[in-house]
Amino acid sequence: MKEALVSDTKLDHRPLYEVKANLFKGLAHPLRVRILEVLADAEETSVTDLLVDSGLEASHLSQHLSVLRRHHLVVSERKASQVFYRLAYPQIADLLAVARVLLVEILETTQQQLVSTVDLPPVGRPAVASSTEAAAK
Amino acid sequence: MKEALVSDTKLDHRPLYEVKANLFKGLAHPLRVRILEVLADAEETSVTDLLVDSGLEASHLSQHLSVLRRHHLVVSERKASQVFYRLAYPQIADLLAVARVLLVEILETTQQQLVSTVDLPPVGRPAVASSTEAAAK
DNA sequence: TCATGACTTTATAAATCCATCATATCGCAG
DNA sequence: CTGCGATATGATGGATTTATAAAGTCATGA
Repeated sequence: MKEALVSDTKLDHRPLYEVKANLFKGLAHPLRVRILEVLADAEETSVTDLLVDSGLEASHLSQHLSVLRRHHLVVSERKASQVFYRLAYPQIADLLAVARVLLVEILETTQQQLVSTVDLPPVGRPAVASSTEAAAK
Repeated sequence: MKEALVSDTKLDHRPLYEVKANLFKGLAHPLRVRILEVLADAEETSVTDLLVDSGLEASHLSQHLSVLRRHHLVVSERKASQVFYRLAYPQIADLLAVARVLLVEILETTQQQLVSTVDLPPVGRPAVASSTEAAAK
């Protein structure tokens, strides 16, 4: 069973699907995804560069970086008065890439469905139906 | 730029990293990961089977399935009085697999770090320091 | 030591998610 | 049509996350 992997680990008895969900929680914010993508494109990135990219206030960015650290997704290194971040594991970039592939598929499919709906002849109030559809996602 | 992909899409102008984060939100609950994993192992699965596997009350499971449907992660099909679910895209299984690889790496590394800490000679109150370390994750 | 730039932590209100229960809907058989 | 099994939806309070600003810490140069 999948839990067996984690059960054998000395200090953490949570099922793997629970640990996975926790990982996804760490990824479940736009800015944190953005940060990871920027980090995936460079060896390491200074907080200053991340601040410029994100347009955030320093404390706001730091809060998100803290979440990423806590989830073991990034590691930081201080060099004098500057701090640099990098991805903790190369597999994180893999995960983001696979997610992208999936999303491309989802977006293509759902857009096709929207187009199909739009091509249908009017039934009642098509304008309302179409805005309901858009609101669903 | 990455946003260009989504910007060209007719109805959805959100940056891709935002759409990705939304995808991860759909995945950010243990039971929803579990459900997807069960679905990944079969062609299709009845709600009844999912109820047995999860041990949930019907309405609780249904709420989670609703989230998965809304995120386009599963599709449902009613056959008489029973409803069957399956993964909406095969790439979802890929995503879960990559996440697993990443987690294995993370868990191995963090466990090694814990072991290294335990091997250190006592400094002050090792018992307290060790429980602080465990609480950190 | 002090001032300052760089970055982190603390604190807190608002927003969102989760757990749970009540109710509604769908399909089938009698 | 009614009853019932199967499943979905609505509602709501508690828990967690997010957004934001204030305060704190670290490193450096004068």
